[in-house]
Amino acid sequence: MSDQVTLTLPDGSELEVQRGATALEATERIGPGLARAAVAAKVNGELFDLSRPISEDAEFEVLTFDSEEGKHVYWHSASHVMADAVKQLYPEARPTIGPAIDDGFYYDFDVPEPFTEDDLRQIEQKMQEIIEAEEPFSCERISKSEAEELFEEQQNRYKLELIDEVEDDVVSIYEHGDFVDLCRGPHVPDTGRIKHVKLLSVAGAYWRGSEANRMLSRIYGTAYPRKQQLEDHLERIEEARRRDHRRIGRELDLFSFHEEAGAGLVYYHPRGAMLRHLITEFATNEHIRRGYQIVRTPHLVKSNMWETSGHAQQAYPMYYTDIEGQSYGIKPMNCPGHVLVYKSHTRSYRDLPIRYFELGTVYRHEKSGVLHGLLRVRGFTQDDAHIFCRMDQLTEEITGVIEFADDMLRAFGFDEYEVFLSTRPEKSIGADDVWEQATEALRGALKANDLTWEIDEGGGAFYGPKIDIKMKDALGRLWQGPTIQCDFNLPERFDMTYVGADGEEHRPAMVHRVVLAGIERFMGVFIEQCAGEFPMWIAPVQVKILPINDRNFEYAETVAHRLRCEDMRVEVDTESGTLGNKIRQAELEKLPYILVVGDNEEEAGEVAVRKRGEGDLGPTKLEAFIESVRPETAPDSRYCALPGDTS
RNA sequence: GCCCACGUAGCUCAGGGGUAGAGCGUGUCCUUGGUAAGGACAAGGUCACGGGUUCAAAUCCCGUCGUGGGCUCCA
Repeated sequence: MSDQVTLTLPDGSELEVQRGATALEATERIGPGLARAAVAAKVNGELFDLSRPISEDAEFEVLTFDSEEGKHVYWHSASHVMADAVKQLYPEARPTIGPAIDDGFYYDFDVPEPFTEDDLRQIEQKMQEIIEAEEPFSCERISKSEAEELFEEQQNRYKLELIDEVEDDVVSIYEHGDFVDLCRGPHVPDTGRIKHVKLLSVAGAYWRGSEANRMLSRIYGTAYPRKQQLEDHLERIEEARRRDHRRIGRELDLFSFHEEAGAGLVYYHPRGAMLRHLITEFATNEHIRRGYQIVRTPHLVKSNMWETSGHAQQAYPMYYTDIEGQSYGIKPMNCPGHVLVYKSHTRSYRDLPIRYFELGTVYRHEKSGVLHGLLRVRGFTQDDAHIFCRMDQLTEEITGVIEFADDMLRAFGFDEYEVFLSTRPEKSIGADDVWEQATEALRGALKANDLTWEIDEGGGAFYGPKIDIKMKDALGRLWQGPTIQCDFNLPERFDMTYVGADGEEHRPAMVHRVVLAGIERFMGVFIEQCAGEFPMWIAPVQVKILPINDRNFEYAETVAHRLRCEDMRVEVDTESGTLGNKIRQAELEKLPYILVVGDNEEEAGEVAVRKRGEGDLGPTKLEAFIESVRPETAPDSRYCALPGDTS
């Protein structure tokens, strides 16, 4: 056997190294700079510590912080350093799990007293000491029984539980300084590789995410090799704070919540209500153009209906009330109402598909802890529709909805979203083969639309599988947006039928779908998406007119009237004060256009245009201004065109 | 719902066992202004709500409501 092994690098070139050389030694052969930046290596696809020897020919890849995997190794190592610091400061703390996440890491501890934000600085400081000591990480593979002994000594039942679940007879442990942790690895060579650390927040988290388990204390943090990267990260957090829809909602006077009126219930102010009106008006029109029919159903429904639908049995979080001894429930969904409309006639196969649309306001008893601005509320309105169709129409109908959802999201400037196919959850109703059939129909439509998706195992609704499209908020958190749900259960439960060409009764398929989904949530994400700078076509106030002098008030009103005749949304500022201050206030409102009118403009029939983001554009004839902005006042026609629409 | 933190003027926040402060905003007056803050004066607070400790509570303790970050769940 040769004492050399051949490593194949990602660029295809080959490197001969001594058999048994470590990954770090191999990396040094490639370049000393790379060796300094390396955090771990990948050997034949397996993650390697840099200190681990290479014993055979292999594909060899060096991981640095610049790769996803490298970041994870780096952050995971940082979480070990944090756990070490915590144990030094709080010997009674029991580390549980501490993974890397998308932009940093966390570690959950079982501690007698939960951590507070004030503890973080001290832990950070201790981490700095550990980092400065440049303690090497070492890996050891030991038998499960040895590991059990080790963690029994440490009285850490969490680690024991984890060891118990490992299928191998051997587990790996990582050690740096006096800190030992059960860990799959790999890790950076030494603690000195972790350069700039910031602990960000503390939070409660259940052991293994289950309410039944003990609440642990979680610390979130992040770390970067270069100071600038950490500063950029903190700047992103700051930017997210600036874009937060709750903050913008207050600053732009869009909506409010009221302690005395109840949590999770939105009060729209004039501008917020206008924005909502514009969004729903647009959505309604787009539905009509796509062959949907508007229906409208009551908010209050006898509880029996929720038993028939299955909501009651699922302990769906509803509100109930009693009317003359009869129990009623406030609707948490619009579907049963649409079913009743369907059932009001005998339906023929020629009638299908039937697409019922409703801006349906629903109420759900969300747990208080999950409420979050407009993104998670208790009362909200959906652009809800139910499609009743024949089985042979199902895939085409779903395909149409996916196209519709894509068009609508793009019209509002959402170019990126994530698609999930959610399968049967534990708490669910219906036969297995029906679930399978429905899941296949959804999968087929995703393929037809050439989309890539992830499987969300067990994420379906209780009555059927679904396609979920999730949108990101300013903090990168995903929120349920458009969703398309197949349902063969409600038609069964409500005994829905249509008469087929054969003269026999058949069961229609049913598709639940929302496009904007919760209008409140959609507004919230949209506000964050555009940072409160609404595009001209949807801006609640499009133009603000600032008269320079009291003398110009009348002219300002004339201009406003002319713009209103063009269906533009206009305000006139009649406050006193300097022009500079009026402009500042108007700029803070993030309006698309500000028109300044003084004596010069009045005499010439002009307006001095100030455009958001561009500043002063100088005076122009009023009619010329109207012509120039007209194209902006309509939604982007690229996304509103129907198939075959050439206008 | 659970864990932690927070709740002081419309907003952002300081203060803190001896009965309240700033800036911005608001009102009035002066100023009539040319592209991101003109000036003066004034109003505005049961310090979230309820209980307790104390001679004395906005401040300490408990509970409730609300908010925030998470967990869990969902549009």
